[in-house]
Amino acid sequence: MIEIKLPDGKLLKFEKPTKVKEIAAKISKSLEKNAVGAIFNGEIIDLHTPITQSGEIRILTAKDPESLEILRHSAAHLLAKAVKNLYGKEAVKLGIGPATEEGFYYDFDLPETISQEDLEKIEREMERIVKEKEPFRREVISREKARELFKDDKYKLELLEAIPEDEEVSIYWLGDDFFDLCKGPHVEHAGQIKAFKLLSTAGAYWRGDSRNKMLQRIYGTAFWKKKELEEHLHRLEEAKKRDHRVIGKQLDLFGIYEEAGPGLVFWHPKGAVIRQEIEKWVEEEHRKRGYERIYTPHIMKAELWKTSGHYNFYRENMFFVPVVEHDEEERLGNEEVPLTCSEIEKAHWYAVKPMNCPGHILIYKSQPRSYRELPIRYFEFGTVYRYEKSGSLHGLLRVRGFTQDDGHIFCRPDQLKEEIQGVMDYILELLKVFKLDYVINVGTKPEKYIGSDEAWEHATKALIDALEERGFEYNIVEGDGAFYGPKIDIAVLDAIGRKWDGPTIQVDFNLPERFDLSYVDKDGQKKRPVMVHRAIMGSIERFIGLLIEHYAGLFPTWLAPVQAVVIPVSDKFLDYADKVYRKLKEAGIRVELDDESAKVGYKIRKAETQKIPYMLIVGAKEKESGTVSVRSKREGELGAMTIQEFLDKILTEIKEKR
RNA sequence: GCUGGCGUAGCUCAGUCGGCAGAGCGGGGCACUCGUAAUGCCCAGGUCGGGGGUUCAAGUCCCCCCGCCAGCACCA
Repeated sequence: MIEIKLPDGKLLKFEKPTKVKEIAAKISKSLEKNAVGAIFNGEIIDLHTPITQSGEIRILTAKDPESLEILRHSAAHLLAKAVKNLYGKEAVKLGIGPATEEGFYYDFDLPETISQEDLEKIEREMERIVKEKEPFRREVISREKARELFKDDKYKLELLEAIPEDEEVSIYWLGDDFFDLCKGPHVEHAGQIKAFKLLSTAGAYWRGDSRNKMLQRIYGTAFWKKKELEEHLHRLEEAKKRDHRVIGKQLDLFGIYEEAGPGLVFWHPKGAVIRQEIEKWVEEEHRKRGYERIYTPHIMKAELWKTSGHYNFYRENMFFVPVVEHDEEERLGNEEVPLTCSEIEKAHWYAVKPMNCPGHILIYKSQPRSYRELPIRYFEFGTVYRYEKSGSLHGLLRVRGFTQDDGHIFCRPDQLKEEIQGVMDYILELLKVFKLDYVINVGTKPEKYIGSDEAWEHATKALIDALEERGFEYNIVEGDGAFYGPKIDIAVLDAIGRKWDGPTIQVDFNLPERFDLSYVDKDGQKKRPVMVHRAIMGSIERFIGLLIEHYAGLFPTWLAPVQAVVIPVSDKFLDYADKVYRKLKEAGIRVELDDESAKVGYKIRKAETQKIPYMLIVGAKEKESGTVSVRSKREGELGAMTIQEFLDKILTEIKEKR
């Protein structure tokens, strides 16, 4: 007897394995018609998968977001079939083709390169199959048969071998001339895939391993309705307008110059204002939370990085600086090369810091520490340089030189949990001020690690407890911890939903050991402190990049590079405009005077596109009454108010970080 | 780093088959003295990413390098 529990608690009983479609039919006629799949015991299945055991079911229709996975997975198969039809069944080898959060993709291995223009051709072939309404059909087969069917398809064979012995092997047919090794789920027939679009091609390593061959990946997306597809594409277009690289240029916030090198950021005056405002605030918040401000050098001896382990583990990402006695004789006729071989041989090396921890450690170590001093919390805006792979660079979000709001807490093991909680609270307070979207990930013990299992357990528990006690949602990412300790990473979302790690809390058992850190405990014994690396924003560059996208360039007034602009309606009122300008300037407002001899409309447009929060229009009326006519970027026209009234308004806004 | 695409004025972009480098915005000047998202006219601005090659002739075709974009890999 199979007992199926429905979402409303009702129980349906079946004598033999039953397909979802039949279960839906039992519930209602309309559900039978609208059902596209189901979630059974937490797993998405399609209409024709027989249910062989008792459990809970929720029938999915096109209205349920989960049903998109079924549609998109089917669209991936449809794509694969179309590519095989067009490029030859023999020539095309299939990789994998799953549904993703935003759509689907399929990986192909074929001799020709698929170009962006080819996508239209493939789409047309897909549409042809859709018109034919070719059916999807599931077939459970034996391993032997599977090996036979896929004997010419090395990728599928590899996938087949990876299926656990106790799991059944299924293939899905699309029509009668295409099948794919697949667990499902799928729609009933291709005719249901009405709204889809192929978006882009890209390379992707087989099984995500850079040692493997790179396959050609085609990305696409699919929706149940054409309108939903159009809306999605429109949203993507809109999101692209929020791209911090685009806005950064429009608002003249920062630049990255070929002459200087990739991934090296130049903050222009307006971007520098934003950065400085944030730094001022963050610095003050650290002080309030018991951190001591420090500064450490940008280059330090290579030997130090050997002690810390970075030289071994991180060398390929580090910039090195040789210090040499120049050999003038050997240099003759060799001006092109900065150093000759023998100079390099004799050089002693410094490294540009890729991290700030060793610097902080040296300060901790500079004198004996008592248990009474702990926790010691050091903080600096530490600018680090990392030689990131060229392909990973991305505007402000992934750079080679960046500044961390970096802090290190040296504490006793019994203080660990409280310290983590303090940092966690701080991070979330900060994210709240900016109203950023984020996800919390906990990285646990990786395969290669140092430190005792007990220490790991203690630290991991401390991290998780800190989250649990505050009731935060989080994901455990098994094995994602650093080799030296577990961590909490907080990923902030960019305009198109990509996740970027920012705030982080990392427990470290390694460095205290390597640098032989100690404190004298109550009992007079030397003990090893625990170290917590933490950053509240992470990298200031990345954080501001994310803020630009988050605000689409319209920064809250406290951060706006220009907070107000005074616009005289004609040159005749320049004198009064200047008076207003001076008054605001005196009050500490970042204000500009638009003294260009142009029409009001033009000046307002200019201020609007520069996303200046307040425009103060002044003419005869205002001069007469000593007022300003206020137009707010956010709230529209606010009418006339006295200069003082406006000052009160904007100063409050700035103070409250709005 | 890998796969594919791209690189023309400060910005956004056009440039056909290899045949005299263009537009709009922005910048400068002049006129207009203006009331809530673009006033008009004039002017300046280019080593067509860099180097090499093919050709009578290269922005355009070929090769190498640099940089950028998408994705993959990486991300202490």
